[in-house]
Amino acid sequence: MEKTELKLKKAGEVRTRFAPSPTGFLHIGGARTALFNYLWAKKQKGVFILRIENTDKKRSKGKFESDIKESFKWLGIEWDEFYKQSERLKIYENYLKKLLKEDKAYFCFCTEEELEAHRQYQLSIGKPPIYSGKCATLSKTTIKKYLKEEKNFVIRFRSPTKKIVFNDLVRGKIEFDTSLIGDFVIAKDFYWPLYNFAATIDDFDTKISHVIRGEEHISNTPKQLLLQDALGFPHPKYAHLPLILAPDRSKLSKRHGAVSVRDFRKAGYLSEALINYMAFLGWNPGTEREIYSMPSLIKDFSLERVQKGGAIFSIKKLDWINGFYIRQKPIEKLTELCIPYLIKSGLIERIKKKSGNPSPEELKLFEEKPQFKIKETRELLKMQKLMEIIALYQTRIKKLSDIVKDCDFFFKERLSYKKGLLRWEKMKDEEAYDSLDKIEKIFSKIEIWKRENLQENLTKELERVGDKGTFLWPLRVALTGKEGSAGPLEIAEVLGKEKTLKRIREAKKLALGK
RNA sequence: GGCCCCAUCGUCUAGUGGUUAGGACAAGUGAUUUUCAAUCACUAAAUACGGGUUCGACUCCCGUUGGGGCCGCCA
Repeated sequence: MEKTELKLKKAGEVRTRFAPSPTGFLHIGGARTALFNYLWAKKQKGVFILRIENTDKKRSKGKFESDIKESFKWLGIEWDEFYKQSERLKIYENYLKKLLKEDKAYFCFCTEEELEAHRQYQLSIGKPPIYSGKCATLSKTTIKKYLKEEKNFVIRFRSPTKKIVFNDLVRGKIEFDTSLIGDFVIAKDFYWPLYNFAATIDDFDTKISHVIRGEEHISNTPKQLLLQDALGFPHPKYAHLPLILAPDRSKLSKRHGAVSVRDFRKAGYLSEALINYMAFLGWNPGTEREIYSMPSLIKDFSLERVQKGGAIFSIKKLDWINGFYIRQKPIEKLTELCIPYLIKSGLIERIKKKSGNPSPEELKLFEEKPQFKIKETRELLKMQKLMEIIALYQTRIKKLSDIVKDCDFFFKERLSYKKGLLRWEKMKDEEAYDSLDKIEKIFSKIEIWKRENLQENLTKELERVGDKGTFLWPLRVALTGKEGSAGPLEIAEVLGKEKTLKRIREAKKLALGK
């Protein structure tokens, strides 16, 4: 322990990086990789770097870079330093020239067709497709000639043949034979470096101490190790994370539905829940504790406890964790989080503050900001009322978006449901009508519209009948139009006397109708 | 096909030679309840297979099988 600390101090701080290429929205797998990098760095008071790998100009898009940044901000993963490969082209060029000069890299003028044919041939005879080395021994004059003719070229790394062994922090010893790698391409041009090359240089240049990345990069590691040796760079430590798998055990991808952070955000998952869940895909603290906030993750995270095998992404468990965090939220906060969903679904709208000089009444109205309007009925809706509604469903929703389908009846003028729904168990329509009629009579007389009061007044009837469902079920359906909901008296209280009675009357009509 | 990696309940996992193989999600049952949730209690559910090593293997070794990743002038 002491020894490790000493070493770290001597070698400088822990510096990790997440290096996505902006060719798509931030994937949940990428987010988890970033999270592990972040946790590992922060645990040791180190530095976490975000590096945008956009050397592929065709596939890289600005909107994806924005998405990556936005997603991180939402998740609470903050980067300390930021780099963009497109802004570092000069650096790569210098190293490229250095390798060329030292004959550790060479120009290759083979055409893609040529290469493809060779690849196919090798595959057909069951050999790994590696470069033939055709241009490895081109004479200087030939190269000069080709260059002058402006022949298309790429730059290949002269890959030495040797056994490579590295110690993976998650998997232990991993061995490779570089004769199976061949002379790989490191740049398409002086100002167009390719992944392995650019990444190696950036990792060195930004003093990355730990490369923590997905398992799919294991086979890139020997190439980067070779490059580091050729350039005289020290080797960073490596940790390859297990992949996140779809239920069919294949790599999780777009065809499996929601996979990007923004998808989950839109669906109403809380960032705390997503962080907590992602951390536990391939890692655990070794205790039975499962609820972890970002600070506690930073405290307890360790690479040694990272799993080796891939983990299937289970939406059910995410839902559970999300529900848990929703239940923990203060109601004001939860309401604020739900509001965008209610607005987007068209149930409510925000009242725009009038520009110019608002009248004193208008100002007063806005004292309790934010204010809303129910779209269908044009009624004003105060934040307080909205909170009362959301509170009834806090234990019932798994994701924020659920609030819409569960609470829509609060914001509707008329409900639409089947008459049969009003009947409790073996009840007949007439009996449902009678129950509703009785409730209407009782409720009409009630002055103080509080749930305790409603309860008290209804209790006598309930006791008389014995089976509470006789009254409560039809009432609940009359108010909500749904098979499942919060309790009818709580709903009635929030709905208000007028609306409650109106809905009971409508239900009565329906019960009588054919 | 070649190379590399992996393997405990359906899922996420604990376990580091001797455990009634533990927890969580999901499932089921019950309690509560008008309903749906929430909550509580309980139940069912796993060491892929075959060889070693050992007094003793889930644990160590080898093989088999299965799964995955990579084999780009993408990252």
